[in-house]
Amino acid sequence: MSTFLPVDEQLDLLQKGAAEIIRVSDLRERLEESRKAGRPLRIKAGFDPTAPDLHLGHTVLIRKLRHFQQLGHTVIFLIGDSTALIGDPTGRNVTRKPLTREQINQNAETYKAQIFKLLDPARTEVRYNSEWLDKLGYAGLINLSAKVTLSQMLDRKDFLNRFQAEQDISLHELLYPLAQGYDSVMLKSDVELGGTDQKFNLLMGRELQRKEGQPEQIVLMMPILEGLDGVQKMSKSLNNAIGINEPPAEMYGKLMSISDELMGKYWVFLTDLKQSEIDAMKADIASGALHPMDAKKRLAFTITAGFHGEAAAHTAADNWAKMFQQKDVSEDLEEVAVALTDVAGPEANSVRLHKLLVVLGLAVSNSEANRKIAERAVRIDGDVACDSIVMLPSFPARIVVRLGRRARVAVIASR
RNA sequence: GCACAGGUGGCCGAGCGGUUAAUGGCAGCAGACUGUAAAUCUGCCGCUCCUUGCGAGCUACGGAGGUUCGAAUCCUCCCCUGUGCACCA
Repeated sequence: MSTFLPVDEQLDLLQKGAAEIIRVSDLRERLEESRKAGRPLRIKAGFDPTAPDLHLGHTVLIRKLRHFQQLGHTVIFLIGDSTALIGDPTGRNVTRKPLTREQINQNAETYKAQIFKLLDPARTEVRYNSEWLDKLGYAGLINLSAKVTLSQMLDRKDFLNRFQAEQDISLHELLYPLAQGYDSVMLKSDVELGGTDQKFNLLMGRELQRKEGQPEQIVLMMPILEGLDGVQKMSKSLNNAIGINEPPAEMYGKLMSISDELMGKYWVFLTDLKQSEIDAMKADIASGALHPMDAKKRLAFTITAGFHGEAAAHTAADNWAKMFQQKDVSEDLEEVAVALTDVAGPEANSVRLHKLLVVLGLAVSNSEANRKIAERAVRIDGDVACDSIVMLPSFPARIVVRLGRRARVAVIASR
């Protein structure tokens, strides 16, 4: 009597949102074997410990891992501490600078702390590829690289492009796919997950496993999630990312700022809703039965609650509604204690607003603050400020300063 | 090492002796509009100061010098990047 769900039900969940599976028929077969033998599949996903802060884009893949986990399979969270020394050449056409060992270790720890917000630690095997790669040695490396030819390597588009454009390809970069493939051999993985940009590396695992006489892993690729702009991939450096450690209000607000079109994708990739439920919701929006904004609120709430709990998500939602829909000010704005001497104006009870904006973190420089005041973008206690000198009625003063979508409470003590 | 082409504001990219804090595009910020948005339109988009004026000062075009009344723009040296050559020749 197997503890695993029927294969069709498993496939239903596993295929949701997947960009490509090589191959679905193999996956079905493997799941059937697993169910028959009562053996959980080994699901591998590798991560470069290069980005210490995970954002929602990373969670697309992690959620898929979770799906496997929920179905009873074993997730292997592989930290590429050795491959990080190479720097994956995927994506940008430049050689990446390697990290130091200390940075890698530190990043790996932060990584683990973050993934367990989504994954069940008890059913996750955390491994480091230094475990076998560091032992490989010169002879092992020669042996490994003998298994693949240069023209196979040049099948990979970004290598080929660089080669044809007569740009540098350092030899060590060619080792990256090999190392990743070798990881699969050592882990005897049944399935490897990755982004679509990882296709070549993922397939290398199959290649090497076949040469080792192992069953080839199934490759499941997830799409690359677009960031808040809806165009470019979500990335911290492009400033269009939502970090999973961001405070609830921030997370909720950012989610509410995405386009309607993007909302559909976020539902698919960032929530556990079934595809059929998402389709039903889309139909309701199209027919007018459901307002897109309500759908978006639900999305923002669901995701925020997933990381911060329902109570925090409710608070974030209430404050957001106050702030943007009723143009009011939310109750628990961040309060900042301000020393009068830092913002003192010409008279005893006056304050220079541009300096205050900088102290509150609403503007980066005095010049910018001044411009914003001139643009009539600054509100004090709800009224547009048109003068850079603000008179305070009494001390200690408590004023709500707002610039655009951000607001703070300034608490200015006397003297 | 030699030759050629380059290094301009967060990025791309004009300017090649003087109204140049530096055209334009992207990104960013704000305002209007909306359903919070997106799209669109408008404004802003080096820093500091206050008397907030179409104000004053400072800093900026790889680095250091120089020429000049005046340089991102010309000269010298240096640093860096890209490409070619450096075997057949």
